[in-house]
Amino acid sequence: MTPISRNGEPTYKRIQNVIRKRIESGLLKPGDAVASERELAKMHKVSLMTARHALADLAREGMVERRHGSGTFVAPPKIHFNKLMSYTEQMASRGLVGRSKIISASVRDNEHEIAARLSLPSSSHLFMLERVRQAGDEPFALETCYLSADEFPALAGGTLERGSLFVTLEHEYGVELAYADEEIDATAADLKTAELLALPRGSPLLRIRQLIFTTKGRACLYVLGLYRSGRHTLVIRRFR
Amino acid sequence: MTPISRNGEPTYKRIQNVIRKRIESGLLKPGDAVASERELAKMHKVSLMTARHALADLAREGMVERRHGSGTFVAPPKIHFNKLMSYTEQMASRGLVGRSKIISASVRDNEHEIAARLSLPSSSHLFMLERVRQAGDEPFALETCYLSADEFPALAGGTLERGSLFVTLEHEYGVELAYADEEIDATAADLKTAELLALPRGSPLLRIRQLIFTTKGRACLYVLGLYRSGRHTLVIRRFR
DNA sequence: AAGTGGTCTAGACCACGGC
DNA sequence: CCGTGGTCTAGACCACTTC
Repeated sequence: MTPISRNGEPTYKRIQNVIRKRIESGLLKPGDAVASERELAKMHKVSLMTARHALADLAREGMVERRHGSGTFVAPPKIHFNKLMSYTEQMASRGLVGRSKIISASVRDNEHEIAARLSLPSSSHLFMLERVRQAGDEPFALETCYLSADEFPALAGGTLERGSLFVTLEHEYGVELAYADEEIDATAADLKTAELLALPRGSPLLRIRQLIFTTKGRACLYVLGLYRSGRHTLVIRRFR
Repeated sequence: MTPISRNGEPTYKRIQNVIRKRIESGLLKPGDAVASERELAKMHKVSLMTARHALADLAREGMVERRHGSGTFVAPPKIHFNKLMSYTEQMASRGLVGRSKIISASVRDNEHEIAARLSLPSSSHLFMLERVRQAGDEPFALETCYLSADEFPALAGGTLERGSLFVTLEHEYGVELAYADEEIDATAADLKTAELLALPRGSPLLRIRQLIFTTKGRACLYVLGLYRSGRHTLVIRRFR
């Protein structure tokens, strides 16, 4: 038998996909037993090692759970911790619709420090977008993002009125976002921020500076977020 | 050949340990080539699959990097993101010595909300420890931690004067810490905190509430941290 | 005792990288 | 071209869980 089928997909991945579909379609629910190595080997007419490879790999990515002497079972759905999500996605994951108001959109060539963070020449044209995020009618955050105006020209045209920036980048520009490094601290609201968020000046704010990287390791987006205390808490999980 | 050596260690792990030691001792540096599957198989008189298992597993944990057609190489040292570390460990990782001052140590039985977070009966005896963390002579954080006084009796005796709480838990009590869920927001300094941190009242503080779990999934420690803005920024990495 | 996952053998062919 | 990792075979024995 040829180890790799016509389309170039390894056999063990083909087996994984069959199992994955059964789980994603709801045919197999968390806790249900998955076919054993030996069953899979017979079903797909492959050797034990190949069936094993498929299951071990699925276990590694958390889709199934293996119990020695007992079997392989569908794992409970994972809560996604520390996931990089856009505001729109965060709201959607809580069953809400994100609302935001654009405060300003402009191109600037004097943001030397931010250009440096994005590994761009000091006086690059940067597209800057300021938005107030709202929960209901209450503003709870001011987010300012910066990205290369040369690399993403159409953005300046104003396609962002209601679209997600992440979606635009990933779909219109084919940028694959991979991870973000974030610096988090507390600060006091200055006059402008206080007004935009309808707070007294000096109110404590959670400040998050986000540098977002593509899969190729290129920094492509810088976001400064100021979050109203009380209305927003960041939740993360750390491992030992 | 018996697949498992006398002490019960699988062969592939034994091979991994040999490689790991070579890397950790500095004998192999990042970028250096590691013995190939075929070389390892001959050296250790095992089959190719076993040698392969050893390398694939090491690659998975980030110790080495495999390049198809080229070889296996020592991976550059990883920066540890989102790692659960004690104050002492955090300082040590930056080459500093952590200093802290114990403000109070007592047993309380009225912390119903915190007892609930620790999955303990509402009026459990909780050992509470307040410490001011210092960088040089400047205080920058107030940390208050709570844990079951019944489960960790000797702590109340005051062994913490200069020891790390993590070390005590892990060594004296055999508790294996696994992960922490953290809620992060901003708040304003109240009178007591302001005094302890030598700040004006109302100064913005980064607030981190940490619930730390053991490997068995039991919440065993609750920590409330208040961090002076400017002196401390939290750094995390999120993945998409 | 039967069935499961965990480890292991002694080979094979393929795809890729560098010389 | 040769050596590398990636996939795969057709078995084997062991350790563990369940009955």
